[in-house]
This record gives sequence, structure tokens and C-alpha cells, in this order.
Amino acid sequence: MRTGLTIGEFATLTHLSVRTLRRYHEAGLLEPASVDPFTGYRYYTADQIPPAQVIHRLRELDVPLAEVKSILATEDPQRRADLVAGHLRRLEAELDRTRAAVVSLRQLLRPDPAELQVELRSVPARTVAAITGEVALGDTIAWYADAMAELDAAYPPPERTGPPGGRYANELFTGGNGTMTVFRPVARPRAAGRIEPLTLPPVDLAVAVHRGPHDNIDVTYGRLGAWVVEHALAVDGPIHETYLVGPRDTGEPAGWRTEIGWPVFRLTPPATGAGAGPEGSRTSGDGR
Amino acid sequence: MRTGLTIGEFATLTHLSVRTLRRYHEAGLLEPASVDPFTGYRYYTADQIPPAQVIHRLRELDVPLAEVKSILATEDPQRRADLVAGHLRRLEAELDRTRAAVVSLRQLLRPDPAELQVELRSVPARTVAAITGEVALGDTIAWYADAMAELDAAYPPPERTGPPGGRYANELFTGGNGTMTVFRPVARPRAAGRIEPLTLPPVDLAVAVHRGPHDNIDVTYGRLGAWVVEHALAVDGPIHETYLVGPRDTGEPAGWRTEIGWPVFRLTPPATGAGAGPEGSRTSGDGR
DNA sequence: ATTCGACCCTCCCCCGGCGGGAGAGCTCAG
DNA sequence: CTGAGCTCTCCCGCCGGGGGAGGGTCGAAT
Repeated sequence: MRTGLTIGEFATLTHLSVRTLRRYHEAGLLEPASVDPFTGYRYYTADQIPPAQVIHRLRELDVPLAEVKSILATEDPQRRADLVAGHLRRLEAELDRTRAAVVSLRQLLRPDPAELQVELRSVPARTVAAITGEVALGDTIAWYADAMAELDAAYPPPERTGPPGGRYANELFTGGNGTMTVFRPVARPRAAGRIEPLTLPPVDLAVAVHRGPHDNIDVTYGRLGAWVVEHALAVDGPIHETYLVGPRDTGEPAGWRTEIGWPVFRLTPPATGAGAGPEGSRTSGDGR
Repeated sequence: MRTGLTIGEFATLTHLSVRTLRRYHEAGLLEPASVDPFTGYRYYTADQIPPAQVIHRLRELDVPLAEVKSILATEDPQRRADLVAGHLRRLEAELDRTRAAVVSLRQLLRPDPAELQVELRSVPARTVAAITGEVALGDTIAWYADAMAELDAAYPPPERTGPPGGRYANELFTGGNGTMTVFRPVARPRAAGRIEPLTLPPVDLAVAVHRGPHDNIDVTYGRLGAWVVEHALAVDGPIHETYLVGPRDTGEPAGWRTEIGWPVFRLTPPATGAGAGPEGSRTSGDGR
């Protein structure tokens, strides 16, 4: 009787590389059946082949080693299946992201985009029902959906006085996380749950309308930004979005209309009346 | 007039991080419009926003930076679209791989697999028409399809005397590349193009039939390997496959039948007649 | 004109999951 | 006993980015 399969033989049987098997041992993913205490030689047995193959498959799905470990450690087949299903959902979400990027890329490479309509608008202060939070970039969509659902539930249609909107700190995009606010203008804002009344300060906005799903909304952002720069303005402060037509209004993303507004101020204030925004300084990073 | 947009402003406009912009500069992907020779400050212009967004999208699609660079460097829109389409094809292929892994994983986690039928078979030497090459793991499928097409073209049905097969070095799977041979038994093998007559040495094979597509064929490999180990045999030498029913026979992958054979020899040779294989030593790595 | 906070610079280390290679020790058949 | 071929550990590199240190610059407010 042999002591067991050497790592090389086991590698041949499982189609994993020797290095990879060593790594899995080191990570505690797949302990050899025995390890010679003197030589350090790893010895495997035939019944370790199935777990090795499960690991192989999970890695093909880019499941991180740590997660593979927790999946393998889960005895209950039901919970284990749940963990796997969770990762598959994430894969699916990523696939959606990829599809969206493909569509957006095509659009971006199209040579002649239609002219972008940009409007400069002074928005007075107003008080709305709002939910504010510190969110990581990847969680924005889920957080947004959740918060908006809470607002919708608290304020049924008769109380609403306009389309919902959001305000997003720039660091959210450039830094990976940041403050975001979603709000709804309503007749009488009141605090409840995460909702609290919020008075939005007056701002000068450069406003453009993005048509269609949000996958490539940053293209419109970019074009709006270019417009702003070319008109000798500078952007400052958090992005404003107003969902004129959104997922709550039509299930057809192509019909969505999102107004995006970027707070601006004049670089070299000419004779034109309105000066800088209320906060005056052009230091960014407000909204925290 | 400003010198241009600072890296921070440009980051805000494009939703890229400052660090990432610096990296793209360093990689030659997106040169700032100007760099202050004394301070090293990078300054961008509004017309750099579109290329930045193209880069952003390509990166979302996991296009390597080097490839992004070559795409951007390509002036001709036609060629550029080709490059992008090429990457999309690769994405699609990867997606197929992922789907296959999901299916295979489900199957692997199913608790009660049917018993695997394994047969020990002594295969005599035979001469076939073969194509041999050194192939990287990722290219196997394309290489296989190409070589098999060449064989099929050279030997129309009347000349064929059996189902086609292949012989694959183990390092192909464990090491990332290796020697593979595809062959067809025919009446009179002759050299032509890459095809050359090859005499396959006699081997003792442990043979099992894999049913269905090849995505999870290594599960069958593993089970065959376990069987071999449990029967006090050791595997040695390149894997043999025989395509009893393959893509050339039916478009329905579920109907495929692939015979896989693993050269074996007895670990403790008993009184039974047949000894080890013709090459004798159990050193692996033959087939080169 | 100076101050001072926000910005920008470069440089180095870290991550995950693998591969390559060095240098040394082990196994086992001839 | 020899020697080929295996195995061991350890260190470095890849990719695309993040974190942070330490120091220089910009420009609005004082």
C-alpha cells in the first residue's frame, strides 16, 4: 500500500497544477490527506478528487479563494447551494454591466453624436424629503432602489409635488465611495425612518437631459462637462439628477429621461449679474 | 484663460480616479494636453474627455491596458471596430466557459452520481493519420477544430476506418501547455500538410465513456482517476480520447459520447500476464 | 505679501491568484 | 550507490488598481 498519491499524481488526476495545489493547501482549501512531518511531502487520496474539482469549478467562476473556503466549509447542502447561487447572481449582475458597457462603447465610438442641449438654470432653495447615506460605488444602485422605495412608500402620489431626484458627491465616482442623497419634493416633508426633511441650498446648474438607461450616463456627464469647460465655467459641488421619466414611470429604459445638473460658477466673472454660488469658495468636497 | 483642467477636475468630469489618470498617463494611454516642466503638474483639456470615456468603457470590459492603447492608436475606424469586435468575441467565449462551469458545478454538487463504467483494455499498436503540435491550454479547442478539419478534408468518409481520437500530454492541463495529437484511423495514412502517419504504441488503458459536452469532461477524468487509484493501478502517459459521437456526428452536445482512456500499469504486478506499458518506466512526460 | 488649506507630485508597499525559477532535499528503480 | 525525476521552500514578476508617506504648488482670503 502506498502512503497516498504524490502531489504530481494528484495534479494529473485533477488537472490542477502542482503549484496551485500547494497554494490551496497553504490557503487551507484542500489539505492533503497526510503530510510527511520530516520531508514536508504532501500525500493525497482518491476521495479528495471531487472536492478538488469543485474548487476547480468555483475558481473558473472567479469565486475568490476565501469564499471557496467558506463554501466548502458549509456542511448544509442547502446553505451551500445558497452561497453558490449568491455568487451566480453576482456573475449575472456583472454580465449586465458588461452588456451595458458594450452598448455604451458602441454609442461612444459612433462618430457623430447629436448636439447636446445644455441650459444654465438658477435653482432656488427648496425643502424636500430626503435620505442621505455614505455608500460604496458598487452599492449605489441597490442603495438607491432601497431608499427610493422607502420614499415612495412614505409619500403616495397625492403628496408628491414633482419628480424625484438625487445629489451625489463626486468622490463617489472618483474615489470609490461618498455621500449620496435621494429625495422627493413633497407637500409637507417630515422625518420618518431614514427620511428627514432637507433644505437644498440654491445653486446655479448647467443642466442637460440624458435619454435612455443609465448605463452610459457618464457619457452625457462628460459632454456636459466639456460644454461647461468650453463656456468658461467650472464645475463645483455634488451632481444633481432629476428623474423626469424613470423606472417607476415606464418599464422601457429607452424612454427614460434624466435631467443631470452640475453646479457651476464663472471662472472670470464678467458683467453678467449672477456671481458664484452661495457657498462662495470653489473648494469642492462639500456635501459631506 | 486657464492652462487647462487639473487632474482633479478632469477626474471629476470623467468619473475616473486621479490615481487611475496618472496610471493612464504613465502607460501612454492618455497623455495630458500639457505637463508643467517644472512642477510636473498635468493639465487636461475638454476634448480629452471622449477618449477618457472610451478607455473607461474598454476597461469595464476588462480589455488590457496594452490593448486599449493599440485600439486608441488605430486611426482607421474599421480596423478599430475590428479590434473591439475581437475582444467582444473573446468575452463571449469566456461567457460560454462560465456557463459551462455553472452547469458542471451543479452536476458536481449533485449528491448521487451514477456508477461509472470502467473497462481495462489492452490496445495494440496501430498506424493512423495524425497531426501533432505544441499548444497552449487556451488554444486547444481552436487548434483541435482546425486540425480535425484538416484531417476530415484529407480523408473523406470512405477512407475512414474508425472514429477519430486524440492523445494529450498531461502537462497540457497541469502546466498550461503541452503536446497534443489528433488522429484518425484510415485505410492508408499518408503525409500531407501537417498530417503525417503515426504509429501509436500499444497501451493498457482504463477506459470510461463520458456522455455530453466536454465542458465537464474532467469530472469524468477525476472519477476515472479515482477508480484507477482504488484498483491499485497508477496512471502514466498521455490521455487518450476517442470521439465515438462528436460534433461532426450530431449538433446536440447532450448526445456526444467520448471514450477517455488513461494508460495504466499495475503498482504491484501480480501473477496476471500483462506487465507495464511498452516504454516500461513509469516516468511521465512521454509523448513529446 | 503672506498665510494656509486644498491640491498635486513621486515613490513605495499592498492586494489576489497564479507562473517562473533557484537551490536544496527526497524517492525509488536499476 | 547512483542518478533522474520528483518534491520542498522561498523570492520575484504579472496585472490594475488602492493606501499612504513626504514634500512641493496653487491661489483665495487675510
